[in-house]
Amino acid sequence: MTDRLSTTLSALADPTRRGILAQLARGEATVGELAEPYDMSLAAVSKHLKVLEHAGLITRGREAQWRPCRLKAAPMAEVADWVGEYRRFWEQSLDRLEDYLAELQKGDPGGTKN
Amino acid sequence: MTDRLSTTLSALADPTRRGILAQLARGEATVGELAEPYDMSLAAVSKHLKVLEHAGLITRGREAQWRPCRLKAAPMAEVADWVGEYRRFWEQSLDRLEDYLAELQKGDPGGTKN
DNA sequence: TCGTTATTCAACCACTCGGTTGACAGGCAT
DNA sequence: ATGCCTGTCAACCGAGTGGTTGAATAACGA
Repeated sequence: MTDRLSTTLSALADPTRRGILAQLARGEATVGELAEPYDMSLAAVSKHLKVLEHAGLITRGREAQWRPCRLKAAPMAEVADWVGEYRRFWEQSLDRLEDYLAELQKGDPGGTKN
Repeated sequence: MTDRLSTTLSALADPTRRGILAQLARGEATVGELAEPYDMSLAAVSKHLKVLEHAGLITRGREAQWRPCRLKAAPMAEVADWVGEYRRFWEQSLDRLEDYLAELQKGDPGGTKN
């Protein structure tokens, strides 16, 4: 699992870490501030931060005894690119769903006229 | 880790599984066909397919002794939506990078004139 | 210098993951 | 019926994950 996209995706595949990113999207924060919403030890949050840092999703500075974290969304661009390759597949199925619903609205029972 | 977005992301956070999805994007395939590019047992691929199915990323039919798989990209839409929320963050940093490079090109050493 | 605050480190635990192997089951074809 | 494909299941293994606790580090405040 050494490729970067896998590292990014697995870093994102955890609700706590996504919560941390959401919090950082509202601005820089210290470890303690980031940990506050969660019912887990500071050490656990520190580990999550290490995962995010390793994935390049955050950077950590040092200000006195605090280690403020900042969001670095760059790796997400790769995720967006990758998933974008599949857009036509899900849009196509949504289209089919919409068509189906439209047929229902028009009162065409079953929509099997072809 | 019961939420759907986490399930989807962790299913995608494996290069073998992403490879399988890429193959399915080119059309329906059987387990054997999907396994062929990989240097691992059929059982291992079967497990990967179970993960993908559980994440709703594929469906499996049954035709005689074959179990053909089809891509179902719908869950990826949620990923695209989520990551899209952060677009401005990475675009902003790319902009800053571009600005910085532009400054370098213009021969403004350091770009610290403000 | 001593205590407090903020954070990390190290060891440990239960659990999950990605892989293996061997046995098994469903559906052809002879 | 027998055997051959195709695929899954079950048990196992080593490595990784997400959490805990307690000790260690670092910087400030008195």
